[in-house]
Amino acid sequence: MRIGELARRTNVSERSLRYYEAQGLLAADRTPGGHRDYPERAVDRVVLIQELFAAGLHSTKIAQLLPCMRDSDGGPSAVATPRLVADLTAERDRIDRTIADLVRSRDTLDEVIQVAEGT
Amino acid sequence: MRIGELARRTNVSERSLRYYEAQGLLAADRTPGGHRDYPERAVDRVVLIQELFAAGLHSTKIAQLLPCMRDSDGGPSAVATPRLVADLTAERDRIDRTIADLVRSRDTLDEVIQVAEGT
DNA sequence: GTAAAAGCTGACACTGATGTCAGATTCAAG
DNA sequence: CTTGAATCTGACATCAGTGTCAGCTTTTAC
Repeated sequence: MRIGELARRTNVSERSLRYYEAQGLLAADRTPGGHRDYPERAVDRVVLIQELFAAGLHSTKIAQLLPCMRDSDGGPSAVATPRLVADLTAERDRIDRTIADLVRSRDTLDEVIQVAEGT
Repeated sequence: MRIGELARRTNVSERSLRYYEAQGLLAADRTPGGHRDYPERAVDRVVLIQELFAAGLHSTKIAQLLPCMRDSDGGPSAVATPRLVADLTAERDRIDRTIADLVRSRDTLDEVIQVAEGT
């Protein structure tokens, strides 16, 4: 599929999709004229990339991570190095802390909201 | 207390503390010479500000929110407007979604880590 | 064959909290 | 008084993903 359709289906801008390619996160075939041609799997991949971005991972880390994932059409094409595993574990722990922080913040907000509503 | 001590105690840079003041998040008395002089309460306030920043709130929203909070030394000095309550509710819901996203991301990472460790 | 729609590359702007540096002033202690 | 540490203001830089625009080329539909 073309970049426009992929953008529509994933709700991600064409700009971002090209950026993902530049960062090595998303590969695409090319038509003879040079237009990007994405496989169906690209949809899931873009969603996954967005998810990891939302989790605070940087593109470099995602680029290392993606080849180690079970892909929708087969096993991982690379094995995570111990170094990468350590990095990912650190990220996982960071995410855990972030979640805990967010829960507290949400409770703080709830308190303010309840006080205001009780007025 | 002076800005240096506040920075040390909150683990927030002096730069950021001055920024908070410029954004109307953190007030400080001044010595005759112009140096900032913070009350003890400032410590808690800075921690709270950091927490709200971590939750993704922007300084403008925090500036609106803070006066409506039960302060350590008394009741709120302002009442949340319906508009603000709506905003905060939206933020709270956004945080909820963020938490859900993070949980999924963490699980994704865990999966990769486990696959790698099982090698 | 032609025109409109879609895609391409490359460059620059933006956000928003924070880092950093320079030069001047104030504070605290001897 | 003097000196060194702390603080002041103001300006510019950074990050990293994304927005946006220009100018050109390809694709698609008629």
